[in-house]
Amino acid sequence: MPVVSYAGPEQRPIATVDIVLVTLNEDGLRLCLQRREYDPHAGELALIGGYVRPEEDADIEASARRILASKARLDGLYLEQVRSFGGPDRDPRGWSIAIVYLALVPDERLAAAEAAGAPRFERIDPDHCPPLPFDHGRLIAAALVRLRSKASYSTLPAFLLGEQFTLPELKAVYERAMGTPLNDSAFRRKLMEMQILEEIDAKASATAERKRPAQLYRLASRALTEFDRTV
Amino acid sequence: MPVVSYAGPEQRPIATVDIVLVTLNEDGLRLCLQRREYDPHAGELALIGGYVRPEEDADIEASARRILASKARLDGLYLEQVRSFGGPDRDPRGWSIAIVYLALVPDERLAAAEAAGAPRFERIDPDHCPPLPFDHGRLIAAALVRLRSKASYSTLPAFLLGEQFTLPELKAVYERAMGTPLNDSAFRRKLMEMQILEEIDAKASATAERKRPAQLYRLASRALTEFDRTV
DNA sequence: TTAATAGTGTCTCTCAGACATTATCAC
DNA sequence: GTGATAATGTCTGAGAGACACTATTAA
Repeated sequence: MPVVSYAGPEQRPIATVDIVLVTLNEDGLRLCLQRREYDPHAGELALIGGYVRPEEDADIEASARRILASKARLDGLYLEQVRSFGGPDRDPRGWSIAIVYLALVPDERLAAAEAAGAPRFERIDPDHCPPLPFDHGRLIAAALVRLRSKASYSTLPAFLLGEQFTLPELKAVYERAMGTPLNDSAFRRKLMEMQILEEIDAKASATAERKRPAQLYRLASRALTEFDRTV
Repeated sequence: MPVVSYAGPEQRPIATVDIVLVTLNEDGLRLCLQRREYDPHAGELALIGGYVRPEEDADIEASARRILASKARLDGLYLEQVRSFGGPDRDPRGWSIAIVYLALVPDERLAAAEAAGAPRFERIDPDHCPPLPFDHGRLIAAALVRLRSKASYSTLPAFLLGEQFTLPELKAVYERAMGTPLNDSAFRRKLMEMQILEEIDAKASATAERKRPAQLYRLASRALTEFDRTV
């Protein structure tokens, strides 16, 4: 059998990974955007991203983790591939493919990375995001659709919190991620029945804002868990 | 601002689109695989696929539709991107990215294309699929997970049928796609309440097998519709 | 004790599954 | 009519939402 001539290197599209990094602060969900260091669009606010590097990346997720490490000094985050976009006009450098990842980072971890010298991010309200370079707007839209829908049937929102959290905190994150209020007793009932949480032998401290201290929990599994029903 | 040196063409990964083409015949869901014409793995059964061609494709879905047209003489199918896989070892030609698409084709359309001279497909039971070249096994697994889960909350299974179908036929497709039996009256109730179907002024003909003829329906929208609940 | 949040118990209403019943065809 | 499939009607049980009620802390 003949080996057919195939697309040589000069005919290959550019391949990049772009990361929709999301955090949660007291105001709600926030996109983490950086000003671009280099052209095209140097100085403009955009997603962090970079080239897939065949010489060093073991797979696409490795590219994403390398980019998170180099541009945000973050590792071990929740990370999920969303989808890929391609076309001749989305990048002035030529026909390109962007593989989009959704990454979730607890507020404190992001602040700690910045305090330790990582490049700074601007936290942008996804509902009031200015126009972005390239087609980053639609990349973000795709990632947020994934976030919102998967929030309702998985432990995904918990990855916006630190390792320990209270039930009222967890409920608030679910509401923020899903964009809809939840019933309190039903939320407790379902999470307890699903045995997703482990009780920690400690309670959150009471403050002026927090009267009765709440029980602390952690995820029973450190990996994402999907439910057969909705929270 | 400087333009940073970027990954030149010689450092770009290979980019291909691979299509998990699924049909439904009297035996159930079937993968449509072809024997490869060229090396690597010439003569072996595999997914249809091809290179992303920057010089002619407007986006990645266009690559997928071009491949479906050229390798199966099929157009207008239900087509959905699943995800992308990448790595140094999945293709002997080098570090490559495969963008996986799920495509659904009604049995009669596929048979008609083959009768009209299109390359022939083998229909493979996904539950008894032999080992495949490259990493096509995991590409198929990812596509089938998508098919099975999306079946329960969308009109996706209907794209395995022709334009007109009866409710018992539709229920059977949902059961095949989801892999679980459904309650008959609940299925009718929900589909009717969701107003997804349009009644056609005709009934299926009765046969030795089909006693009372069933009402014919078509999808109210030719596009995929997602539900807020499960069928 | 009061105020504020955390957590529990219970009622009701909705909806899905089960299944009996009716309808419509070929023979 | 008989037999088979199509379609409808009704009962029941599980679970979600609503909300009243109890618990625990700071001040």
